[in-house]
Amino acid sequence: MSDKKITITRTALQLFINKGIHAVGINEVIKQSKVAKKTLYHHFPSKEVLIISTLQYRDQLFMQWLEQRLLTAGEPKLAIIEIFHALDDWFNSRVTTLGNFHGCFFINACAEYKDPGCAINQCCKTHKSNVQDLVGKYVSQFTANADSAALLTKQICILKEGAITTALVQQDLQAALKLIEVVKLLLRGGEG
Amino acid sequence: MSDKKITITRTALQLFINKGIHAVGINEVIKQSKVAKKTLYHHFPSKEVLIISTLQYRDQLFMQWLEQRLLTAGEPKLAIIEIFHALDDWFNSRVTTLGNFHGCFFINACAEYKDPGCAINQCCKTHKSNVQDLVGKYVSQFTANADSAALLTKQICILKEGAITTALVQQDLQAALKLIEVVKLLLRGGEG
DNA sequence: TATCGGGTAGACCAATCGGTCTACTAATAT
DNA sequence: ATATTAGTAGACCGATTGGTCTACCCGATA
Repeated sequence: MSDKKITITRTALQLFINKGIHAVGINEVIKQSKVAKKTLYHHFPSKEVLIISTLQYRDQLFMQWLEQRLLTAGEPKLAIIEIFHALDDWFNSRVTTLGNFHGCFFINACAEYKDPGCAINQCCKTHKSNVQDLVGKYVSQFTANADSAALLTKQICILKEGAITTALVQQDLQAALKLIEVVKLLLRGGEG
Repeated sequence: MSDKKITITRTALQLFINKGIHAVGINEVIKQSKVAKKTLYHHFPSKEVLIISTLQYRDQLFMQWLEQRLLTAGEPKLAIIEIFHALDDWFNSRVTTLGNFHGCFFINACAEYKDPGCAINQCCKTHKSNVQDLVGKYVSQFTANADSAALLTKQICILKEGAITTALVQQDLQAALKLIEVVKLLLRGGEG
């Protein structure tokens, strides 16, 4: 990817995250990017493609961050708990690579682009699927039965979504921490 | 409220829910409402006020529905479980008064209007607060300690948000059902 | 009978939307 | 030397945005 293309993607991502996608026009993107309109349309055929580019870029950023965080935990069960400590850092804007917390970009994008068939919506589903797969990798390490592992993975992911949404809407920045005991309960249940 | 005002509010609500708020223009609202533009601006001084009207109307609809559902459960703990059966009905579009499921209108509105100080955002917070208070009423019936009750209430609400978000983004319409065992675990934990 | 509020249809407003295009510059590759 | 590519600034396009306004209609009330 060219330098300009990355710059535009990063700037657009920041604007979309801060204000929402529909609320940000192409003119604002080029102004903030300090780039000519033709340059933007040279790299991206349409706003939709630019949006998809920002979604993919954010997906990379987020996944790399989360993968690293989970690696630091020694045991797989601790990694699951670490997810919620990581979320807590994110909510409280302590993760520089993710920027200030404005909710999950993918959830917010889904709220604006609801057609399940459209490319933007599918990008969001892909991201959530990526996260779920990562969580599943750890869960399957201590859950023999495949069905139980799938269910537990899903449950943990739903808790995660709840924390994110609550942190955004209610501005409850402690939402992730409040779930840690619930997660521990779930993990204990998984043993016996 | 005048007939026309209710009609406009209802039509706008439906459009906003289906397509998102920014994606729907005033012209589309008046066209669908079969109402003159002047009539709309006679009842609502601006689009923002119309949006707030739809939020308040939806809050009423939702709260009345949920309150009724929880009344049918005999015991308070069963009422908590009933929440997730109710959510399941909602997700699968079996609740006529709520219409087809397109996620939570308030979460989606927050995704579009992020400024915590703006009236729209505050309406969303108010709604979530209303729901939380309702849940809290039931939780406090079987949880003596006020702090424990508050925490448990919050945890249950976070689970609920997770189910809604997962149902929307991942299109997992069974999200609420997958949490029922988790809720039971939580309720059991509350006893001992 | 006169007035007035709620209603109609739709012209009109400035501003903005996503997107195209011209004209020009600078660097690179054949 | 020439052609191509990536870049600049910004005029321009038709469509749409939220919102105002004129002109008219209808029913109720004083």
